[in-house]
Amino acid sequence: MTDKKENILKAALELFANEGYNAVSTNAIAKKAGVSEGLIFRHFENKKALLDSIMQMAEQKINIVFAPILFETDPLNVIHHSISLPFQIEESEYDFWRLQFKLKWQSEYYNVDKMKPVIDKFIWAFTMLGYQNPALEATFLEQIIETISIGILRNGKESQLNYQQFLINKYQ
Amino acid sequence: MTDKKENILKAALELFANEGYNAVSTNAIAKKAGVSEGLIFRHFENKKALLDSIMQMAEQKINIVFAPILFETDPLNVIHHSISLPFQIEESEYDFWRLQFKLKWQSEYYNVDKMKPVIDKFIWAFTMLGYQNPALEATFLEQIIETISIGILRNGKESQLNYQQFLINKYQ
Amino acid sequence: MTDKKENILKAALELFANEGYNAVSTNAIAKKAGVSEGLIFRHFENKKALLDSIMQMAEQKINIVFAPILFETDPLNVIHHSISLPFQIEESEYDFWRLQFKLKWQSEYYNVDKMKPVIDKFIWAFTMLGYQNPALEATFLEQIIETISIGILRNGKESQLNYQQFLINKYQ
Amino acid sequence: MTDKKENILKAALELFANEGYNAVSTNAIAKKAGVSEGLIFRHFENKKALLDSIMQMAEQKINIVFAPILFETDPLNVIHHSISLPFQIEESEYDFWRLQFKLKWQSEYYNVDKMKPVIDKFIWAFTMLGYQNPALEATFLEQIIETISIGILRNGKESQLNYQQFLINKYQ
DNA sequence: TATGAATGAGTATTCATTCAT
DNA sequence: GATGAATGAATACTCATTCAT
Repeated sequence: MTDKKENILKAALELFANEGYNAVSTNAIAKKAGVSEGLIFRHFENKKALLDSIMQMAEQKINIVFAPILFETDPLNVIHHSISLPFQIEESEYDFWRLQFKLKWQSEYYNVDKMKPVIDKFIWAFTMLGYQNPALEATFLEQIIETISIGILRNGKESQLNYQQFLINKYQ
Repeated sequence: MTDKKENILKAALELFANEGYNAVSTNAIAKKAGVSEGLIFRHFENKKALLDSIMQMAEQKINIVFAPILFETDPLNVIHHSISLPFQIEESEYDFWRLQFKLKWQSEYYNVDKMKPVIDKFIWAFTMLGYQNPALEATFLEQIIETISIGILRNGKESQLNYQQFLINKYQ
Repeated sequence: MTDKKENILKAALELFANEGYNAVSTNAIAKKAGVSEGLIFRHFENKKALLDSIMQMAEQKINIVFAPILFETDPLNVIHHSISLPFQIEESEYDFWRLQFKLKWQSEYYNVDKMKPVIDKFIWAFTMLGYQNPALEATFLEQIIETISIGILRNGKESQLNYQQFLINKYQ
Repeated sequence: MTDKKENILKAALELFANEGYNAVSTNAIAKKAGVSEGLIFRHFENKKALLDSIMQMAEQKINIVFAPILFETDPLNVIHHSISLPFQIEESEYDFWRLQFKLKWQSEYYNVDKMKPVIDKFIWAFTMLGYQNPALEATFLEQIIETISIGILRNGKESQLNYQQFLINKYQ
């Protein structure tokens, strides 16, 4: 991947994440990336394809982030580790995740199955730990994690910090 | 408020909620509302003011929805009632709430203080019930409610139904 | 039809006829018509539709021009009148016809059947006059008329003038 | 001439002939020719020069086609041979001739004098044969040939076949 | 000779907004 | 209050052309 193509992807990510896909012009992306507007369309078929390209990279990143949980063998660790996950997001990646959550509202990008393996792991963990309703507990936990993530992305890590221990205490 | 003005508001709400503010043209709103494009600008200074007008109606509606909780005197009822709240959303109002959640990502429309009275009530309830960390429990509950709401708006009420009892059982 | 819409049609006709559809920008049309570029697209769905609109007017004009021939009852007059037809084109309508002939090369606009009634009339005329092969004579005559027209549009009426009598003499 | 340069010329000819000069992008030419877009501009100064190059080849080809007529010594043969000419066009050269006729509408490429020697030969032939108005007969014949050519290029050879004998019979 | 990344001016089209009626 | 014609700036995208390699 050439330097300039990467510049375009970075600029687009930042702008899409903060202003929204439709609010960002290809002109703005080009300026931020320091390239000509035409170049965007030599690297990506159209504006939409640029977003798709970013989202594809996203899917990979999500897989990497959740991989350790899938390999975890201790049920309680699965849960604790999952709760800690949102707090490990580096600030440099906030844009990236912000875009994910924004686009969850666009049905096209909302894919329920993406989280299936993680939820299955949660069910397994709650079953192991003898919870009464593992399936519901699992989706509940997933939603909690999503909610914390949103909180962090909106108000910063500090705002949610003592929250982490609070949640871990809930699952003992 | 004239019929036509209301048509405009309804059309704009539906379109903004489903496609996003920037993706909707005033032309599209006019067509859906069955009025001329010019009329939109007689009733609202500009497109942005139309959105603001919708959001203002929103704030009122939110106040109405949460009012009963603020007047509730039994702590446990506060919590149980709050959990039930998302399930009482009428399908005809989904667009309305969808727009709220979408716009939460636009800093301009995200107002932390809007929920302050509710959270204070939660803190009071958890204190009454002798929970160890009422403040954190309160924001936790608020986030749970938000999460359920999102689930309902995205996947329908049925998808979250057995969830309601599950949560009420958690708070006894 | 508003003044400005007519201006657009006139400007487009002149430009399309002289420079070709693809060589003319909507910007150029707007400037020549003395309107904003946007107005073109309020009156015509797109550039292509503008051309179509012109071509539709053309079909009507062609019908009007050939109508007298269809009503002619004297076989020889049918032929003589037809030969004279191209010489009756007013100079103000040259653009119009130039465009017709240019677009004959675009299959989409080339419609064989358009001339069917005229050719049938020719066949009738040549049959009446006892020609050996009326069908071939008919298409031959049609092609001659087309060829004269092209000559006039390219080099002016004068260049083909003594040609008219020459051709009429051929059919006695 | 290298292979690739020839590929470019062939691709450009085919595309120009069928879609028109302005409707064809250098990108499209490059793709069809299987070369990089840049190479076009190594071989030709610009897009226009590429067309000119094709048209220059055209002039040569036209000279070759009409040469036998110029050397013909029998007046009647001049005419008969000329009428047969369009029917000898090979299908592989249709694009080539289509482009010629299309561009006749672009004044820049329409050169009256190109056909001068042929018309002079026609005048000579008709004079020899004792026709009353050799000059007019000559341009008439030229236009007939052009008309047949157009018919063949548009509707195929078969469509005009019985036409050939019909015309030859006219000139005895 | 040949490539392919890169550009900047240009293209058709859309958009929010204005205004005369 | 309401329309619909009209605008001008902006939009996504294309194009012929350049240039380093």
